[in-house]
Amino acid sequence: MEIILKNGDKLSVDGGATCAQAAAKISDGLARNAVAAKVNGALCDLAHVLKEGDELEIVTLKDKEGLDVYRHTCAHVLAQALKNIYPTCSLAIGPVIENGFYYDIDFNTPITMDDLAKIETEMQKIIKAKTPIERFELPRAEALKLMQKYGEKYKVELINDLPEDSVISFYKQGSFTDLCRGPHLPNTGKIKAFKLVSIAGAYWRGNEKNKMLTRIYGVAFPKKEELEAHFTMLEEAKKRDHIKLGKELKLFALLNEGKGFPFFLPNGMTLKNTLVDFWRELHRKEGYVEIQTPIILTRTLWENSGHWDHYKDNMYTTVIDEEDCAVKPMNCPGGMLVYKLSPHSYKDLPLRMAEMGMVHRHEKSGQLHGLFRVRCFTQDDAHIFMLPEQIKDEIKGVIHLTDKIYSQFGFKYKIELSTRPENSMGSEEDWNIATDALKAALDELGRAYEINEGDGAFYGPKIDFHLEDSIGRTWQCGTIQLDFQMPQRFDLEYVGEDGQKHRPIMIHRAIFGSIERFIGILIEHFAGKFPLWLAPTQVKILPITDRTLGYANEVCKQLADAGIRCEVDKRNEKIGYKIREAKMEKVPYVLVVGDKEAEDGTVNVNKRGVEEKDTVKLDKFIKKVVKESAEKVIF
RNA sequence: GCUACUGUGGCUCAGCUGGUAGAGCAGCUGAUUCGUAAUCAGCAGGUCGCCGGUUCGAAUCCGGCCAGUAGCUCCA
Repeated sequence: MEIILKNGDKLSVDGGATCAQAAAKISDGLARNAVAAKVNGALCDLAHVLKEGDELEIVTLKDKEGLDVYRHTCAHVLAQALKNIYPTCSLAIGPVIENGFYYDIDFNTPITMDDLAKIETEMQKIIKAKTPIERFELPRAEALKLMQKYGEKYKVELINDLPEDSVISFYKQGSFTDLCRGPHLPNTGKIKAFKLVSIAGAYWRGNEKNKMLTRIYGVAFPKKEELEAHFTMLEEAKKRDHIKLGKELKLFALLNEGKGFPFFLPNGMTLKNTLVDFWRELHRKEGYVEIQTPIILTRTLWENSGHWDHYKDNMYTTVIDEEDCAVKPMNCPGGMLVYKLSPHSYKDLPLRMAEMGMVHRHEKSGQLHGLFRVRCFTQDDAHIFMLPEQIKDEIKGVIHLTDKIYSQFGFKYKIELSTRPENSMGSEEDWNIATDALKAALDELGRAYEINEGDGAFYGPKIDFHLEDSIGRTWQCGTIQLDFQMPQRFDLEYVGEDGQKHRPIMIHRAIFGSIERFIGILIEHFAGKFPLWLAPTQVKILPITDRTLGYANEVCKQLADAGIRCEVDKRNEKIGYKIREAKMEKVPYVLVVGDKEAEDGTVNVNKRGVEEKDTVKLDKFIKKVVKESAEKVIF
């Protein structure tokens, strides 16, 4: 019989041939590297029997799907090993995740990190045995019986959730059988490089009301070298950890006295202020006005905005002169009040109103993490009030501004568009106009974006920006959200050309998202080596002996007068020692000044990351560093 | 919040199976005035996260609390 290959070629194979046999006919190499197959577009095992006219594509470890199959088999090997060691444990689910896999298990005895080595050894045994993995199918009723017989209560629950008439597939390797959709590797011997990395608690089906199971995480790669590279990357990420660097570089502090409320130290404050200055300058140029609304506002306002009913658990409340008040968790209600302060004409729109607003939210204690998740943070918020026909251009404007800001740090980013969810407010027509405007803005700018169907906020569609940092991790930062709710709740209006009152369209938008979080991301992105314009100390001056301290102070004064953040290391220490410290502080420019420099009016320039040293005239250096700082050079 | 782990001077860490704290760095003092990643010496600094229990005796064992870290979305 004949089958069709991916490239359109026809291949003749024996009747009843499997995908593996077909692969062998194509080439020995392909047969060796095959892990699964795609028949008529559907992923299946290599043992799958082909039919006349089937379209066949062999999947290898180079394919994302192939890698998933590989990792999924790892999860099964883990499960088998666990069953061998702990016969009474119950298996829940064991899916593939980025870089690896996990399995959720209900143990009768607690297990610890120390047990992982033992489990790995057992897994190695299973892999060495090259046990064939076989698929079989059962009708639902029999599948239930089988799992009940094995005492797998979670599997039973999973099968019960499947439709009555479904045929359930299982995979069997040696004495171990697991409920699974598949596909899997043909045998366990194909696994080459894996490691169990951690243990964590995880709720059955992700619901905190359910029992907490033990989750064992593993990573797996086709080659040992890739596994090692993965751990090298983790090491690198660990070195960049913003909590560690934040302490070393004296940027911020997290104290018991303020759980989730970061303290900004002088260096971190310089960083924060520099970011805010940069932000403010760009926003002014883009036609934004800036406001500041109070931190504490009355209960009536929060009732009006809906937060008192829907967000109260996350709000800090207080009583002032016997009146209930709340600390703002969001800036919008304050912004609405400002809009309402005076009547607006259609001629005033769009009105772009920005606010660097500090908000407080009571995040659950376990959610807190360094600057990434705090209970008090500054949003670079802005509310834009506009006419319906202005939506598209305003969105384009925000994206344009976002580009300017992100590119300053060398970030690439991805865009996601989220559309109307099920329980949402606003008319079908409003949603369509808004969603279409968002799409049109992205399309006109030629931006690629992913659509998250039904993932918008209940009050409007949104665009999210996901940054990619220097070691490939992504972070959600910026967001543009249309809001049909706030203008209605606050009864916002403007007078149109027709003399009638109309409701403006409003968007919330943020680019940094949270300044605190963004700073955390920047620390890790740059590994603490901030570009010149951001560096808390831009230039450090090191006199070789006390004789040149006077000259060092003069150099510092001139740089400071030129607007450069600089300092002199006045201590009576050897130059090598001072150099070492300045380098550890990751200062972009270190100037060494001794008798020679003092006499010639020069400085010896040591640039961060550059081996060669350069002696130049002081005025020349000042000009250069001022220019470079103003250019906000990336990296 | 839940599960696991962690919590010793400003920082990094040692302290084995309970006998009542130790180092390096930083700091201070003195000497040294030195040319590109740690000069030498001395001094000072901790009721071992907090509270309670067991014990003749607890940093060490037990319980509670507080704080930190990892994970808790990815459906067989």
